[in-house]
Amino acid sequence: MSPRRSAIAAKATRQAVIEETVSRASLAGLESVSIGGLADGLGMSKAGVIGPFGSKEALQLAALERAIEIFLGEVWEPAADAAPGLDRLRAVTDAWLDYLGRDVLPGGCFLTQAACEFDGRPGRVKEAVERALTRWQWLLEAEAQTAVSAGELPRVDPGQVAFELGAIAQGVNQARQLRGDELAVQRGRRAVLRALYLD
Amino acid sequence: MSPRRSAIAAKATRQAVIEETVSRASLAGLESVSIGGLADGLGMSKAGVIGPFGSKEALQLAALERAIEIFLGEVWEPAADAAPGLDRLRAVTDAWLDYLGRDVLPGGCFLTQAACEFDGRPGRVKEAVERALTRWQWLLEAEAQTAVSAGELPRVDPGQVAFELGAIAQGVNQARQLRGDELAVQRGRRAVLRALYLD
DNA sequence: CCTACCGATCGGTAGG
DNA sequence: CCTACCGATCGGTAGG
Repeated sequence: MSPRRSAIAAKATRQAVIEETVSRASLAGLESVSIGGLADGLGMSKAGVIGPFGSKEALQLAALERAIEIFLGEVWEPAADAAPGLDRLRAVTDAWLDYLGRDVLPGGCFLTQAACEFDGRPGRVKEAVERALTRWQWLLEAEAQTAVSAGELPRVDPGQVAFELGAIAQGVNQARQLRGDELAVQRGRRAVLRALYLD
Repeated sequence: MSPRRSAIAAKATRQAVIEETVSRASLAGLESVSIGGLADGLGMSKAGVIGPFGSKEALQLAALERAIEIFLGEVWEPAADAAPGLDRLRAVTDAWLDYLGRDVLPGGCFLTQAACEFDGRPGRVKEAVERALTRWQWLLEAEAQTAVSAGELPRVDPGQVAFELGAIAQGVNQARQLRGDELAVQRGRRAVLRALYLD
């Protein structure tokens, strides 16, 4: 008589599987997260883990969606209220470097990891990663365009600014994750100042 | 009575396995290259593939070593004869961006791929990747230091210059491999000019 | 460098 | 969401 409770429980289970997948994937990559490993870690059966998704690819897509949500929550939302243009670009890059420095996920930025892992594999996951990073690039580009139009940046190609900011984030992530480089965020901040013509 | 011929043949086999591994790993990652897959691709048995190495980890280390050799041959050697300092830094970055634009390996830069893949996994492969990239960073840093001392660069932190150049290379590699962005090398060249204070 | 084989694990499903 | 199971593939080895 109460389908509610089980529907809520099912949703909570699904969410727990997704969170565990996102966390593990940031360390070892989405492809290396096995259904059996998740089942062990969550104290569930393999069927219980994969059932709500139907296939590993569907779970990967759900995990990617969640990772994008986390990224936007950490990097975009704190900056969304700033004035469009250079102010917001500074707010976004501040939040971005904070995010990279805090190790929100144990293995660093999920999206960078996923981009690396899937760039050479065809399929729906690769397409979804590509879409997410392309949209993020567009967002940065639009912000840079606004800044140029307002005279807050020199008359540069906004795509160039967006490219440089993305590159800096990758550089920071690699230096931190691979070498445990504690200076990386600091160097990232300096590089951002140059990319935004603020030094 | 002729151990030579078989020793030479054994070496050639070993080399063929390594080349195939490097090529496949640039696309899908070192961990995803399976011994069975290599055996199929090379028309050999699994035992024939893994025998010369003893373990998958040993094969991965050999492939990494070969990838470093390729990278240095493509990026450092063409620049090695330039005058130390800014000239050589320009020669290196020119060769580096050429290398990224030519898709020397089918999946782009092996070292960037390996750094991403292993940064969250402990072990000898991770340590070897870390060592290789740290040494490369040192080399760039030393070159930048020479340029600063010669007054060819402003009095900046040479480590900052090396960081920015590495970040640019990662940005170019991701844009090309994930999005097939044909503008990436061009944007990389512009970013290098800024990183070297040449614009 | 081959055939033949090992135990472990993979993603996924049937049936409850 | 569980148990019990499927065929395929994993890294690796014995023996030649």
